[in-house]
Amino acid sequence: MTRRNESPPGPPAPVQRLDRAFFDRPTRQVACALLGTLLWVRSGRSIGAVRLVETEAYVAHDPANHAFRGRTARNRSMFGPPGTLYVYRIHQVVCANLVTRPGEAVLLRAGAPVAGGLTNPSGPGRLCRSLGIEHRHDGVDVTRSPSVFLTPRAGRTSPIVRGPRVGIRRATELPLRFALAGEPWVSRPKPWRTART
DNA sequence: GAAAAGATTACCT
DNA sequence: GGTAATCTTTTCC
Repeated sequence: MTRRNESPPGPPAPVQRLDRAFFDRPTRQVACALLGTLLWVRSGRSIGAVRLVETEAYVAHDPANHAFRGRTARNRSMFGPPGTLYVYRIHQVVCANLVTRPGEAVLLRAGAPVAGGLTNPSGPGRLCRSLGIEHRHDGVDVTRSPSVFLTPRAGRTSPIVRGPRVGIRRATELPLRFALAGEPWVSRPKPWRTART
């Protein structure tokens, strides 16, 4: 029997999920490529999904990045393989990121409900609460996990716009926030500019 | 061991 | 538009 690297056991999926190569790219590129994709979360017997409409990139040498000062117990998932889910707690809520290169990640800020009867996934904390993402999902590999995975864009998407990131005190001038133009579920209005992609 | 800060949200004026 | 809530992680003494 020949060894296989990439074929997990089980029935073939009707739609292929986003794989390691999708996330193993420059973080800004992944942040844009994630817009329009579907994020699925299975909790118990139910499953919910959103179409991602807003993301933020956190890159190397970025003082707003949780990994800026190196690896700690809290941010260890930031150094997992591409496609690792980094979930952290802030105030009363949790926020979810997808790791690209080591120490870099994309914060998931908002989605449009597409399955599971979700309520208000607009805003990073609400997105997690709506989908049922909890801190126990920290470190999950979304390229393999049966409970959290992503599938490609379906159909056309709106143009991408960009703007300053939200809620941070340092490096606020960097235009590392990306969204799909005109999407009603995008959180907090900000001065958007059209992005060159 | 104590204090401060935080990739937020809800509710106030 | 501004601030309190609320609690974990990080940092400092």
